[in-house]
Amino acid sequence: MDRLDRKILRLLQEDSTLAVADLAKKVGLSTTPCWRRIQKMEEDGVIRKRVALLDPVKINTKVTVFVSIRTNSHSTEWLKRFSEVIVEFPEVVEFYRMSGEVDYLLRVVVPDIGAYDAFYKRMIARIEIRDVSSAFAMEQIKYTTELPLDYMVVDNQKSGDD
Amino acid sequence: MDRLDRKILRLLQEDSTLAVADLAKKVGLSTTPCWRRIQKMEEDGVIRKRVALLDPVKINTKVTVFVSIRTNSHSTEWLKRFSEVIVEFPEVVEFYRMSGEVDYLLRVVVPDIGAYDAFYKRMIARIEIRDVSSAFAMEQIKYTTELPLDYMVVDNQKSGDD
DNA sequence: TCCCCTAAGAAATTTAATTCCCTCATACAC
DNA sequence: GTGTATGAGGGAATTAAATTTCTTAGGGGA
Repeated sequence: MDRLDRKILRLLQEDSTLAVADLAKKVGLSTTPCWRRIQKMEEDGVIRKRVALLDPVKINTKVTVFVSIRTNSHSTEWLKRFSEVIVEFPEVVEFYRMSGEVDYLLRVVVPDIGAYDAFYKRMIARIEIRDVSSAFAMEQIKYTTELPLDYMVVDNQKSGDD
Repeated sequence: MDRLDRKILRLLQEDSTLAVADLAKKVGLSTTPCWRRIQKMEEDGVIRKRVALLDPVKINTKVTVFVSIRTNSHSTEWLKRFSEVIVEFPEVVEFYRMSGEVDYLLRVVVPDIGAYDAFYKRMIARIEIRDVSSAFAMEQIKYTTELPLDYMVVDNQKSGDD
């Protein structure tokens, strides 16, 4: 992967509807080699997938809640089941195992506080958890699916900084 | 918006490379009306954009850090500048204003702990913050851009449950 | 020097998106 | 009841884009 690939990724992270020909023009290639680079990055799994992003307000999921979960160092079995249960809630859009105080952190999206309460009840009905604490986001100031490409490892045969 | 639109959104949230003809078959329409529904939802902003999602490991940003920030109830000016500074870091992929103990929460992606430290130094060099605490994610168990469509408001003339 | 390998590009071909035009059903006015 | 406007669906033609094929140029290594 070189700086051209990086340029391509930068553009596709922003807008994947760009025609290959336009993309090629922007990165300074003709369509064929540009197309082949994209194919290769898809095969290699650098490009995982292409998706449509929806407007949370229009879809009625404008409220984000961060849920911090502490457990009593349960069995491996419990942990497995816990993950399985949590993952299948569509409201849980992110789910991390953490170091430090909190054991797990969830990002949950719902229409309003009431819906969050309903979600919370459904969750604790399905699995026993020692300690849960919820923090509400008042405003989403930034949300992007674009990963920084500055750390990417590139061939620097003919270096460049795009 | 009705259940057909919802079905379309469900599919496009998963994979936006689906050909309109295939999509149409799956939702039980022919291509023309299906295409028109997609156009309309793009115009209406329900579909915000289409993007490529990259593999964080291959891009060398596998570490997620949640950064909790407390401020001393600063001036509006300070808050404005704070947001502007934070937003422009490409490592900050999410940024929320919170209720409760913590004032702001960031999700930051970097290659490793060392890179996080470098990011942290760059951040505090650019803006004064009272209290910062960092929590590292050991594992990303779930991450999806798919919003739950169950809360969407739909015309239920001819009801259905897809 | 010659050959091989890799990447680029032009042109042809295939496939998919988009438009055009027609039909049907519902609703509302007269 | 009849006429008509409106909105949604579908088939076929058209346009645009993706994909393939074939050809060319550069850069080592034998």
